[in-house]
Amino acid sequence: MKIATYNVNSINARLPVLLRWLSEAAPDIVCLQELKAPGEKFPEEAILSAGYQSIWHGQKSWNGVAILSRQEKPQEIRRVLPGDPEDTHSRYIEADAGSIVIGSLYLPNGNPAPGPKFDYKLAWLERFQIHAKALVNMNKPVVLAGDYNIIPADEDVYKPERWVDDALFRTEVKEAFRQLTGNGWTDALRYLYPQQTIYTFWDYFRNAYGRNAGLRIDHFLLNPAALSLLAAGGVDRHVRGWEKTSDHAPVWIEIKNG
DNA sequence: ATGGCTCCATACTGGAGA
Repeated sequence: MKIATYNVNSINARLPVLLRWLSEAAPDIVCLQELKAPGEKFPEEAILSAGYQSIWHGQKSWNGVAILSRQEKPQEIRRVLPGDPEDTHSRYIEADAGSIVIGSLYLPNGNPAPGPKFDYKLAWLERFQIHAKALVNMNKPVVLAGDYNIIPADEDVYKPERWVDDALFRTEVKEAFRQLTGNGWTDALRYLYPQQTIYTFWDYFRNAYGRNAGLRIDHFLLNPAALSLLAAGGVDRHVRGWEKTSDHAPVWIEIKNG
């Protein structure tokens, strides 16, 4: 079973690229982020015609997350991250998808830091850690996939010295990610490729993709049951080179049938 | 330090992204 995550940076602006990539990569389950569309503008029919049933949580202009499946329709478990009834951003959706539990997340960017946006990011991370703790020991494989807006380590950014004060690379944020991976979650791509340079995002500015000035910020966290089934993973980086593409590339893992 | 690019809103400009 192939599971992918892709920050599309607008589901409607990206629809041709998304459909092209779906037919090429043929993932079984897909987590999408940054739909940038209200619920009623989600292109459900076009995605159905491509063979995928979807659940989504949209929002006008910003954020928005979805889960697609080629098999049966994902069974929604929740569409908000627990812990703050005041939080209006659409940044989390979770479902039962066949044999696994899958969460699609879009963590706040947090810039500029320090400031209220960074405070919101840290608060969101704290809620996420609490929720992740509730999921980690399930007997079922659990996969938490998405745009974490966290650069976990120096090797995950082209010039770490330029990012030290950025909300994606601040100590508090790296520490939160380190705590997650110390509490039973595994960063699947880093686990598969301990030494390699892996990027999932390249800025639209300054020919960042051409210069390979990238970041690794889209991640798969696996609980022990999911890790025991992990077979492969990678980044479809060539998609970042297509016309009218997102600034993120799709990332995927392959899970054995457990 | 800035700006470079792309997206959205209801707009010919500004906010957000990372």
